[in-house]
Amino acid sequence: MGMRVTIHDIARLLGVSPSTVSRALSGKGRISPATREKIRRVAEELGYRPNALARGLATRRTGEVGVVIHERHLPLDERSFYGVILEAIEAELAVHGYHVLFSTMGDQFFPRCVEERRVDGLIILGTDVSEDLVRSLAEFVPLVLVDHTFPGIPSVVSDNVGGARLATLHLLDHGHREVAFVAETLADPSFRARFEGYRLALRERGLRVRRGFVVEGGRRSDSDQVAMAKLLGGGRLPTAIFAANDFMAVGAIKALTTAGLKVPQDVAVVGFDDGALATLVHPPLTTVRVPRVEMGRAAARKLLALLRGGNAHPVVEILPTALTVRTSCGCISSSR
Amino acid sequence: MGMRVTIHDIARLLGVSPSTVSRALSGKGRISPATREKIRRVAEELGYRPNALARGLATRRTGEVGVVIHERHLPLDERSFYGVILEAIEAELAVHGYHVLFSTMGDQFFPRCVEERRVDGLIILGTDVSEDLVRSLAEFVPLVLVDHTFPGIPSVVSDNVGGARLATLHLLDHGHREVAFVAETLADPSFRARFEGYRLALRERGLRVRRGFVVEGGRRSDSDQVAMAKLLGGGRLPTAIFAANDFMAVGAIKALTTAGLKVPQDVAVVGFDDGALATLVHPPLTTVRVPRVEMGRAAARKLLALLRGGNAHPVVEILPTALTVRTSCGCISSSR
DNA sequence: CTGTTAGCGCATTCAA
DNA sequence: TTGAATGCGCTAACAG
Repeated sequence: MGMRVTIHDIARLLGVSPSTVSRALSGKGRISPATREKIRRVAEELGYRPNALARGLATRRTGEVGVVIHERHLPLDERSFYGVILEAIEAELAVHGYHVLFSTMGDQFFPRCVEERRVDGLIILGTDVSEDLVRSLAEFVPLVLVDHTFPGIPSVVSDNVGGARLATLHLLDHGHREVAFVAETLADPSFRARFEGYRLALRERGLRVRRGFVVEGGRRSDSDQVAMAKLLGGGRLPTAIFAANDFMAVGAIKALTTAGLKVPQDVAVVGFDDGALATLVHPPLTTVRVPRVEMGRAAARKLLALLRGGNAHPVVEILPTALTVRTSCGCISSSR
Repeated sequence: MGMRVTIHDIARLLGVSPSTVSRALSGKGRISPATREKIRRVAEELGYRPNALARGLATRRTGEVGVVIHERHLPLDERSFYGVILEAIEAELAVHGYHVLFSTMGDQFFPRCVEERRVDGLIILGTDVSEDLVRSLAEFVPLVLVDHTFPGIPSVVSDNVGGARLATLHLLDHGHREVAFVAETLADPSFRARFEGYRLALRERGLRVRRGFVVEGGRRSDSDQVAMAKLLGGGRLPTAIFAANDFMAVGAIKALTTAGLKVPQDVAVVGFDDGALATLVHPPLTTVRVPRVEMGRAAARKLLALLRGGNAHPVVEILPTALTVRTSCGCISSSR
């Protein structure tokens, strides 16, 4: 339909003033129940919808929240960690009447959303955001980081160190002494934290990190195979592999299988993330569960609190991780 | 920064009128090059950004496009087909200055984006949208469907029938005579089309569809295993499986492997989608490539054309699919 | 409780 | 070419 009905139309039709209609519909301000109901009924019949732009211009709030994913975490494909979080954020915000303005962070296009006042707040997923940019944006709007932190900036993360420690301890306590660590890159803060958990676990059991057992595949689509080539091409084969994420774990299983080795009999494998991949492969992956839905919801709630003028306590919210034991670690069928 | 600079500030500073500033900055209307440059320089120095709401209210265009994914295609996890398309849409729209308002279609929340005039146009991903809703929304704003069609509604799809036909012919022409079809559900139009391609191929080679060789796992997270349980529990084992998507193909490989069967030696497997999953598993999956990035880009471009007042020709854009041969079909190592 | 008035920030007539 | 006036549709402060 071309012309939309406005509060003026309703006002004229009922012989009241536009501001009365505004009060009746927005619920703000005093108004007699009788006229309110009368107005609401007519608005309903006419299919009235407030113009979001006009309302936003007057109230200085748009009802939209920017959600940003850095391009390094793209593509949003079968390997993506953030799709689920994005979805959880959208679901939670929608409940409270907010819309999601989705953006990737490759270009300078995205800060403009804030400068042009398109959004009331911002949620940024992933690392690789410059601290300067975050702090300058935070001056304009409430902002929450997910899976990343900067001092004093509200954020939601998962316990990467703790989860990695648990996973590694699980392998160690089932008799493994030669546990390799495989990641795309240690330059990523999350993977770095997972390495730290691995290191801590070894240390607790009186072991040290062996250089040849820590391999990186680099930031590339075949990172898993590059890393495994290094590991399999090296001198000694580990009895177990702890991968920094499920993608690398699945790649490890594939490489081992291709090399004629059996998982978990010859080499045990444990991953990290517990996404859909984990149950798609054979053998089903033992992995550390990262509460992605909870992270998204927590981030949305934290931002909502900020938008309401409240505080974000705690500033940094650390969600727990836990080990999901399946069969790739070998402890179920046979412990060593 | 609390208070933002407006065109009034710039006008006052330069002793010109706000409307002159508006002309200089928006590029619309006549203005002398000298004053334009002067104004632009000052605007630049002051870090001026137009208020998107005010501009939108005046021009009746928001610069935002709604992108909707139906909840049935969620979660946006490792199994998701649409994340990549969403991303491609965002990238293409960003180039042309448009932002993406992301929404899922579960509730009635999403049509409000249109009614409240938050978006200039709409892109809807996936099936399971009621034709009534689509048509009523299309009265308000330009609209493009992706992976789905309704008569007369602009849309972008891929050649599901052709791809499925190719995949099935590939198996048949390598000697297979007992080819099963495995899908989540034939209620889905895309899967239905893929089944149609399968049927056509069989027919071309003088074969008929055998009931026991067509299995559905249902809409559930373990759909792959349910379907494979039916197939493996049935009387006769096929020599090849054509799965309606990579998820089911990977599930088939897993189930076959678990049952002690070798892929492709005992049973060949071909999938559909050619997403990241295809190369993550062992053996690497032969599958039909669906040009998801191209689909997203095409949808964005089609909508942009509509927003510019042009036409969408063709109304239905069918992007080609192609068979990506890897090793799960068995034709590389050994043809029968 | 309700109507009047005055913006929100920008674009776009129409005069000058 | 530029300025003044008006409107986009809604909210909010102030009277009545």
